[in-house]
Amino acid sequence: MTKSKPTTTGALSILEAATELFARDGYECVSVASIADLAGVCKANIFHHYASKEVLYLEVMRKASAEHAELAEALLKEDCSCVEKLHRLTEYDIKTMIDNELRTRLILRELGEACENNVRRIAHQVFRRNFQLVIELFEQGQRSGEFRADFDASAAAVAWCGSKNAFFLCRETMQDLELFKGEDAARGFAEKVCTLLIEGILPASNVISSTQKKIS
Amino acid sequence: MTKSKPTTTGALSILEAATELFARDGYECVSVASIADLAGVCKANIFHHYASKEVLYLEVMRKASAEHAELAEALLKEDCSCVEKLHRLTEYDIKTMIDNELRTRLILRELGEACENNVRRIAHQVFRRNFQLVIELFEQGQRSGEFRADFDASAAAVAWCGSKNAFFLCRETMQDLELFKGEDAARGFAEKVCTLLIEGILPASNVISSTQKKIS
DNA sequence: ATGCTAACCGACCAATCGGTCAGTCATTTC
DNA sequence: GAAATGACTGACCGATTGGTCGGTTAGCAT
Repeated sequence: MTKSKPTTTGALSILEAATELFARDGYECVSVASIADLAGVCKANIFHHYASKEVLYLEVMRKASAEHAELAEALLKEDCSCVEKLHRLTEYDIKTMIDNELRTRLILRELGEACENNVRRIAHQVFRRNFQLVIELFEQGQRSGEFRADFDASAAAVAWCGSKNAFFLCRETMQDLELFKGEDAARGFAEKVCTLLIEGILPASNVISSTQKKIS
Repeated sequence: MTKSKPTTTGALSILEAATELFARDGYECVSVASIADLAGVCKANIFHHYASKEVLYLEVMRKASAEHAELAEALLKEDCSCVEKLHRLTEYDIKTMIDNELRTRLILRELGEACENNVRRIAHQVFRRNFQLVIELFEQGQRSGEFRADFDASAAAVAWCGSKNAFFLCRETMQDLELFKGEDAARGFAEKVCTLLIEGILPASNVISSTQKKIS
């Protein structure tokens, strides 16, 4: 029973096939037989490498999670303005999500699951990691005075993550609506949503006082 | 074979049971037998009322979609500022999502599905309806001069929808992080994310010119 | 009260599910 | 060259799946 590192070509092809199918159809819709077919091996061989279907799925998720957001953390430590960091992080993140559609889809699907299980927990950990990263970025900007101090960094982080996810999930629908089309769709959206957030969090001088706005 | 309107108490209890189970576990994880158990009827009776499991699921989705965002459209026509409309729409929407957790979960799950099918299409229609509604709100504000004219209404709409969805899906995780806790969590988030967006889209006087910001 | 229809049920079906098992084959170790 | 090990397979298992079938019951119109 191999664990965590596929050695033979067979074991690797199983993992790849499983990743593709799980990402596309979800855990329940994928049969072990179909994974075996796609991987070009016998079904029993899958149980030779992985104790059960669930173990295989966990392995797929573990790998997907490990790959996610590795480079992003480095960005935070760089020596540039928070505005630029936010721009770069957003563009990088959306690009990465789309380039790695399979694992993104795996994580987002599991994020929406209602009942608690190990896999959902992994997905939420990934979200949390990303989430706290961007909270930190906002707070960093607030401390340095680059951002206004009176907005909620957590809410901003939720909005930021949510915007990314929504764009990822609804790219096609968006194209139907003639929005964000073509090759630069991702970059275009990243820039626009950033601008939107930033112009809301720059130190205020126009601010009609954030307590009056609700009456108008 | 009943269609679209359950008449007997049995048919209704089937629909309710199916809604609950589908929302919690997803289509594939739910067996017709378990629906029958929960509804307190015989399995065969389900096939008497609904031609197949898929038809039943479609019916569940159709009903969920019809209920969604009925009242929201009226809000747009009201006679108040766009800022207030946005505030009220956001609070109302998030509250509705949480109050109707089952159907929200149904739609969000299907939104993430990769392969095209009728149900996914319904979910995307719901998203689109909500999406275009809020685009319209932003554009309305831009036309009237209440909002700045140089931001992208579509991007703002994606950010708005995405923020809502992210909050819904990650409420629990958020509570673990000591964020947005307690009864007013939803209202608190709605207000904060609105403020965030609004202060980014108010007519600018502080604006360092939206072309310079990226250098800083 | 008779006839018709829809609601409802128990028993059953073929297909598929995840998983097991006995055994083959190739490679390595001594 | 014998023994051992891990990769791999085909045949098979019990359980469960969505769905069917023949038949019973209840309500309503005539």
